Amino acid sequence: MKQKLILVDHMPYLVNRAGNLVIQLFTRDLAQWDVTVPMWRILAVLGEHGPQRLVDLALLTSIDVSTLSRTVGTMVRRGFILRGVAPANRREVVISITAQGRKILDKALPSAIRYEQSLITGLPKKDVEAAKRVLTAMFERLAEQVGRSPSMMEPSRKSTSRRSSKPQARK
Amino acid sequence: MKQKLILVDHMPYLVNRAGNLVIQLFTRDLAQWDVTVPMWRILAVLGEHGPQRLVDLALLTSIDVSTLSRTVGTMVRRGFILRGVAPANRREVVISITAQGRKILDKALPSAIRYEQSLITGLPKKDVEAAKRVLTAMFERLAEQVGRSPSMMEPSRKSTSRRSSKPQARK
DNA sequence: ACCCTTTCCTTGCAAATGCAACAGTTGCAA
DNA sequence: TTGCAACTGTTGCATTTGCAAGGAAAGGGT
Repeated sequence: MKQKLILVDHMPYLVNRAGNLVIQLFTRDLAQWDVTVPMWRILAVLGEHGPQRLVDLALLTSIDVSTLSRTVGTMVRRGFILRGVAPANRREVVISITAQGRKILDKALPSAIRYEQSLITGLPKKDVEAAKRVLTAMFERLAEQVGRSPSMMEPSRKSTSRRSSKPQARK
Repeated sequence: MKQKLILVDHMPYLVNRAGNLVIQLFTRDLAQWDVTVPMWRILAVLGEHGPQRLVDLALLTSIDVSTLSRTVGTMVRRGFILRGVAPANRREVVISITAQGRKILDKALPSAIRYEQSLITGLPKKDVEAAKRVLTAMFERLAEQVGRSPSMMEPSRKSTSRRSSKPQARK
C-alpha cells in the first residue's frame, strides 16, 4: 500500500518553515537597533545569566561556537560586550556585557516582547503553552541525538577513522 | 522598571532553534537516500499535488524561487523530475516527477514518517495538535507580513515602490 | 499594432553557517 | 616529570540561501 504524507501536517516541515520565517522577520525587526539575531541572543543571555564562557554561551543561545566566536568579535569591536581571559584557566574566554551593550539590550527588549506578542495574540493560551512544551521537548530530544554522527565523541575511542555520514548530496 | 525576558520561554527562540535542529537531523536522515531536504520537499509536493509551476512549488514548499530553480536543475540532471515548458505560456516551467523520482519518494517517505514519529512520540496528542495549530497560525501570520518589504507574493496588490528595510547590520 | 506593466524563471553575488583543522592549555596517569 | 588525552577558542573553507538584477514572454489598455 502506498503511504501518503501531507506536507502541511508534517511536523518537521511545520517547525522548520515557521522557524525560518520567525527569524527572518525578527531580523528585520532588530535591524532598527542595528543588531542581528545572534547578537540579540547573546545580549539576552548575558543579561539573564551574567558573564559566560564561549562554550556555555553556545549552549545557551544555540549558536555554533565558531559562529559565536566571530559574532563576539564584532560585538567587542562595537563595544557591546567584553572578551576577557579567565584568570584560573587561560584558555577560557569570558564574555560579559558592557554598559553600552546593556543599553542596547534594554532598547531591543521591548521590541522582542512585542514581536512575540504579535506571533501569539489571538491564539488560545492553552495552545501556545502546549506549543512551547512540544517545541522544547523536541529540541531536547534532538539535541541529545545531534552528537551521534557528526564527530562522535563516545567514551574512550578517539580519533579513529571517523565515518563520514555527511549530509552531502552531490550536485 | 526593567523588563525581563527568559530566552527559553521566548517563542521566537523556541521555534527557531527547534526548526534548525529538526532540519539538521532530518538532513542526515535523508542523506541515506542521497537526497537533501529541499529535494525531499519537492518530491513530496509533486507526489501530493501533481505537476507544478516553479512559483507554486515555491509556495507549497516554502523554498525561495531562486534556490528552487537551482535545486530543480540538479534534480533534473539526476532524473528525479522533469522540467518542461507550458505549451500555453512559454515562460512557465512545469515540474513533474519521474518514475525514478517516485521511486525515491516512496523509499524516503517511510523514513520521513518515522522521523516525525521520533519527534512526537511520548508527547500528549493534544499538545502536538495544538503545536501544529500554533505553528501554522504563526506561519500564516508571518507570511502575510513578509511580503511587506522584500518581494511580496500576494496575488492582489502589485509592486509599488518596495522600500528596502534590509536586515543588514554592519560588521 | 504598440507600449508599458506584470509575471516567471535564471543567474550573479554576498552574507550566513556549520564542520574540520589547528593551536594553545589543562588535567591526569604512569 | 613527562606524555597523552581532553577542552577551549579561532580560523579556513565549502555550502547554503536569500535578495537583486536581468531577460524573455504575456497581458492590457489605448
